[in-house]
Amino acid sequence: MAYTSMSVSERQLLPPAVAVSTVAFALHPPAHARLGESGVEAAYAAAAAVGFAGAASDAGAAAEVPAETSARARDTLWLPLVRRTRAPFAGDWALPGGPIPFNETLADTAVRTLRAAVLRDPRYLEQLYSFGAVERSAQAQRLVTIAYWALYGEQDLAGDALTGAAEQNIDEQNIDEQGAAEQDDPNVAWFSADRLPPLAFDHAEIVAHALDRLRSKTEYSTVAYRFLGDTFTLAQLREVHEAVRGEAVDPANFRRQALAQGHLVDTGEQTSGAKHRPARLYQFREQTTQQTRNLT
Amino acid sequence: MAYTSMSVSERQLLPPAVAVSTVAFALHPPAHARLGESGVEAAYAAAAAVGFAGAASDAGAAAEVPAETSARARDTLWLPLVRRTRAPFAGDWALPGGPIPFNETLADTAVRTLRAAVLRDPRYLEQLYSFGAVERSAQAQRLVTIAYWALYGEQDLAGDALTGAAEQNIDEQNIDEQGAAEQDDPNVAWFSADRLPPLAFDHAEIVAHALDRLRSKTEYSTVAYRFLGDTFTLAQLREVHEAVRGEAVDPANFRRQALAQGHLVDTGEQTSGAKHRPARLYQFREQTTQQTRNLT
DNA sequence: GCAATAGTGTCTTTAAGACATTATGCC
DNA sequence: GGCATAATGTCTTAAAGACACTATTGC
Repeated sequence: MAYTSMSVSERQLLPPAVAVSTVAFALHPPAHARLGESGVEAAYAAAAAVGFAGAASDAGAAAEVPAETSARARDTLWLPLVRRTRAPFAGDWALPGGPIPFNETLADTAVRTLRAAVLRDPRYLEQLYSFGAVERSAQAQRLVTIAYWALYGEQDLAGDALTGAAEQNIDEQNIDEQGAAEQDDPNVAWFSADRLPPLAFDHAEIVAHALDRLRSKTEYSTVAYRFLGDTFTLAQLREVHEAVRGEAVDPANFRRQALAQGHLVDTGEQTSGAKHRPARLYQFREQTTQQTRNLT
Repeated sequence: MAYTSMSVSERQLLPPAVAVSTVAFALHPPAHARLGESGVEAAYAAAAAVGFAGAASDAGAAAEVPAETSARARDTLWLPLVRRTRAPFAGDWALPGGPIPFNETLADTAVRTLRAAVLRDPRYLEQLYSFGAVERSAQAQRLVTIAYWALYGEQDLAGDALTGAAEQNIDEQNIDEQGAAEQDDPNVAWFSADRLPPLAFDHAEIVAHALDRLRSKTEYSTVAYRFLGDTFTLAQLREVHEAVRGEAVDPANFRRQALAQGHLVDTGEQTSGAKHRPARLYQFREQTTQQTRNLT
């Protein structure tokens, strides 16, 4: 900011700078989004470490995501990263974020910086943890980072990107141009959570922390529904849980447990066109007796 | 700090100040500690709200705690508060804490400020949440508070208080003097978690948050053992859970579940002197397969 | 009919909760 | 012996997991 003329010792006497960083998850990257590459060998190693078999099918590819997302891309989580242009860690990928202005809440800063990187508003936002180690950014002013994690739903990423602050309704003809503009920023890309590049600061630790939180929160809360649209099949909901948990889930038992929660409403409609028995479409209904937990 | 000559608008342009506040729980206050009073009527109301029957037996009393803690004092949690001497909220009770120096980690600051108030080191410390609302302290420089929660065990509070930084071994003759000195600070007192006075800032919210975290964490982690000494009976361990959960627990079922965790080692020794069958003394043993959770 | 997935039913195992029963030290 | 609590045993119920089986569409 304005402390460029200060010496290191002068900066150390200042109060620490406070910044927000956000780990934003989605089932798959938005259409026309730039996909990050992290190297094939690193990809295979990471996939093996997480326990995915053959998950590195398109590792290293920088191509566009097909409009109709394949089933293969479903069983992993994606998150947006921003390439740093300044020291420290210049050139490395980092979580979206930035310093908090004096008149913005922490959550507001998280949403604003996320919107600037992803051009879309997240569907869910929750504070994760605060990191304030003394040696976080050596030689510079001390930095305290408050980490958030966020979640994008299918409907958030399927459509057009935001241009202005309040721009939301763009007609079909402009989508390709928006997509092109979105893709033109080389410093923002989406990565599979299984194949992340080396991250700046301790952002790798933050991502791991966010993944833990997402996994445990999926077990007892209703966050998983936010990955999906208004209506969905039980198979889609199960695929979300499989992507988050990283393992296959028995369809029969999952159905029984999902329906027992009481959050699902049968819309009476069905899917069609698939080459098998059609599936019922459900809606998510918030339950009246909502209990929250507080664990870590 | 050094910004006393600045105007309000000048302070708003500064990076926010970062402070740490800690909620420290104990089964009962230390010997010779000053006990806070919060008014009898408020005490009865609070006890009823939490669901304790007849828990307000010594509400409003400012007497010393008896050396042999009564069973009655066991079924509630206690926490230390510090009275503010400066604006804002001058005269109100607040959580121990303070700003973070440039060369101290967040956890170090929490421990140091806690030691300054309680004169003892906590047995457990965990980050809770960060509060950074814009209007937290109006008219002043913006304040971001990183809340921690801590836990004192019986052996931490039973003995003598610390005087210097590394002072730990004080012989018996000095205990009374230490206790008197400890009691002489009128701006530090211990309160029952059920009968708290009005707190400064949003510290009441932070305490509620910490209680939630403590309750859920006792369900699946091993924090509860830290309230107790090296050896303890299953009845003592059950009383900890009852104090945290605020309700009675079936002794038979609790025994079965506690032993099934595999954390308890039978020392072969027994209690004696009570007017009933003696109880076995157990030790806590850290398990090799230690799993952590990450929920909120 | 066949392939593929949607959806249902059943069995086993585990764990929690309620509660009866026995054990033991102190008076 | 009587009291109070420690410690054990038993029964019921709920829920998870494994897995067989039926249903329905497109080809």
